[in-house]
Amino acid sequence: MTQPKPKTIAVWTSLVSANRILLDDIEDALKNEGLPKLSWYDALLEIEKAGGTGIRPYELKERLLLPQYGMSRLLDRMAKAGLIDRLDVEDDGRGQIIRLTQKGLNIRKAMWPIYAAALTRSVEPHFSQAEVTELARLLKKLTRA
Amino acid sequence: MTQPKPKTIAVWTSLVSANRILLDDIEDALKNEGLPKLSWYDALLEIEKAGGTGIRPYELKERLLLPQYGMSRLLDRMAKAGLIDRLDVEDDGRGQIIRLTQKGLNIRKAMWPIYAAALTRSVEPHFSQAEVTELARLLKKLTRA
DNA sequence: CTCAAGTAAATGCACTTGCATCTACATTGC
DNA sequence: GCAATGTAGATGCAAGTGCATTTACTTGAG
Repeated sequence: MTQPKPKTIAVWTSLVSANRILLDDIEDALKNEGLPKLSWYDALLEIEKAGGTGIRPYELKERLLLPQYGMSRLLDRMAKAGLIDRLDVEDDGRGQIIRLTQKGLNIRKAMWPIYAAALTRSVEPHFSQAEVTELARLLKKLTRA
Repeated sequence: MTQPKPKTIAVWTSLVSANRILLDDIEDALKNEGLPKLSWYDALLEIEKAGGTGIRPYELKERLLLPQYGMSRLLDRMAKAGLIDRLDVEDDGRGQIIRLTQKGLNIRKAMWPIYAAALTRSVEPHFSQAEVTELARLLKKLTRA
């Protein structure tokens, strides 16, 4: 059997903890401001990037790494909240195109300062500039299969 | 407003991705073997560490960073699955003591090789020994407020 | 002792997620 | 054209989670 090295375990446990701590901090900050959850931010931003052309749910789910049913329901809730429009596609009767509404854009923009501030205070105090760079480099290596 | 540096954002986004990728890989491996989820592993291991003395739910929830109701329900499910015993406490009528059953221990032990193998193959190929050490060091810094 | 305040754990309810399946349309091969 | 297969997205149901509150006990002040 392939036993992991102790350092490998240390990487994993601290990765999980770090993720939980930062995530909780950011989510708390957003909740305190009465803003949507972070997962909405990611979706809103991705839809915003797609611009006037919009984006199809199946593309969105791939970028956000969500399961198909999860994407479908997230879009339901965001549509109900008036943050997106769902439009029919010209040449594919099965599909739809998602576009950000003005309200969606406003919410996305309102979330950013809260998100950014939480992120900054959770990360920057711990590191020198060189360390942040190195950490980003090493973490990125983990994200490729 | 406190704008995060670009590298800070890079740390966060790659942290989230790395966490998701490894977590999904480990969870898939466990599911393929018909074993419980990773969150059960953590709880089982913590209870195992407490040994014959057992451990109180309120202590467990602090170590696992779970909300009180989450802990309560996780213990419900693990008890229903026969992996733990819940015993009354001598000197505190409100409380209970959690102890691992033999079955709980067996399951925890059965999970480890699967967990370990997934972890190893998701982490070690990407790094030199020096890099793993450095990554562990840097990540640990993020876990302290 | 007694009452107020505190702590351990459970729980009702609404919402979210996972899984499997379903519906609707599109594409391919004959 | 039209069956068979494929793909986009929705959905019923069971299980899990979050929030607020409740229940049961303990502790501490007077």
